[in-house]
Amino acid sequence: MPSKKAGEGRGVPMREFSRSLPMALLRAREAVMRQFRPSLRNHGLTEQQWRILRALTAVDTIEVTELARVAFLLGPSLSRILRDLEARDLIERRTAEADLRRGVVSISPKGLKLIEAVAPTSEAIYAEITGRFGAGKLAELQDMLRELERSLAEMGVTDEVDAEAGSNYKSA
Amino acid sequence: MPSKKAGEGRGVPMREFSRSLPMALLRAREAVMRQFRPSLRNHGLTEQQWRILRALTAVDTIEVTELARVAFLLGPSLSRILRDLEARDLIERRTAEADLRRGVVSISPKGLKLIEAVAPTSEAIYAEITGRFGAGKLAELQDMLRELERSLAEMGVTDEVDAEAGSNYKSA
DNA sequence: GAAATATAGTTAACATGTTAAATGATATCC
DNA sequence: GGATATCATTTAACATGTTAACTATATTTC
Repeated sequence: MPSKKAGEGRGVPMREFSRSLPMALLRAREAVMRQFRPSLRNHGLTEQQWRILRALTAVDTIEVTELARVAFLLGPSLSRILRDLEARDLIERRTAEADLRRGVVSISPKGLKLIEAVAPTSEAIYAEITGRFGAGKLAELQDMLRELERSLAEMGVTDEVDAEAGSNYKSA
Repeated sequence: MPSKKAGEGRGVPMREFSRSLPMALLRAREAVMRQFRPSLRNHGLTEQQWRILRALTAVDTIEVTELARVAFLLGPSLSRILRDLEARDLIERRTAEADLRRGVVSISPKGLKLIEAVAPTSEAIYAEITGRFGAGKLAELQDMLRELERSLAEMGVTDEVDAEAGSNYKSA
């Protein structure tokens, strides 16, 4: 038995590419988002802008750092998007009185109107997805995803140092 | 009982933000990739470059369109990345004789050496993840993700037309 | 078999992801 | 109480995501 499903060709011992967990998660997420993107686009919103406005709808005001956490965006992305949303009058910002470093953000009336315009379609799509996949299975999937996250939270990142032989890759 | 868990504040009827499926998938995927990124980075590779080299390792040669499909990248992204990988001599390309439109790509000896250098760490991380989460649960999760994808494949995209009131968002 | 159509790939333009560095403000240390 | 470290946010630089437009080749149609 020379080949025991040992993985990819060329003798590199490795899982089959198609079975990788990151790929599976990426594909699943893309399948879901593909349903939402056209509607968001018709309202002039990207997925991330929508995430931010959604998060703002749930609160009165929120600090930038906390907003980054709940909308799951990195600081630099959030910083740019807030600049654009503010220019479109969809959000309002001020600085905290007690700590001038902190920015405080809230959704504007116009932003709220936009959310209200998008929400029905968005909810309808979500309902359709739930119906097709099954509400029970959906809840089960969400549980497993949370559990996966929890499992990896304490894992701590490996960080060995090395580099490409010849190291002719772009600066840094 | 004035509020029956009706969702976010401000009277917009909507799921809680934190329960959205796209967010759950994004968070889970990020938790996984956070484990791999430092190692890839130490070898001068981004996640997408790694995906491409991985896919190339499994075949002798492959056409660009098919590579886009298996590496799950859009054409423009793939086009740019192939340009860079070729400049770094990690891949080789030629055009198909029968159809001059088609490009044919393969991994170079240097690219293969790089894969061999990264694979051990990568496999070790994957094994650690499997161990922590549980091999059985991991397989079950992958099944559910595939099933979700399948459920949505036939859904066909809603595409109502509308726009932001005042439409002062960036051109297009 | 030349015009119309379709296909494969790239380029363009803009938004976001990602890491590092800069900026400004606050807290801490002696 | 002033140097120093820490913190919140932004800016910089480069890679990728995303849609549209473009180029070159192939195919189809009449």
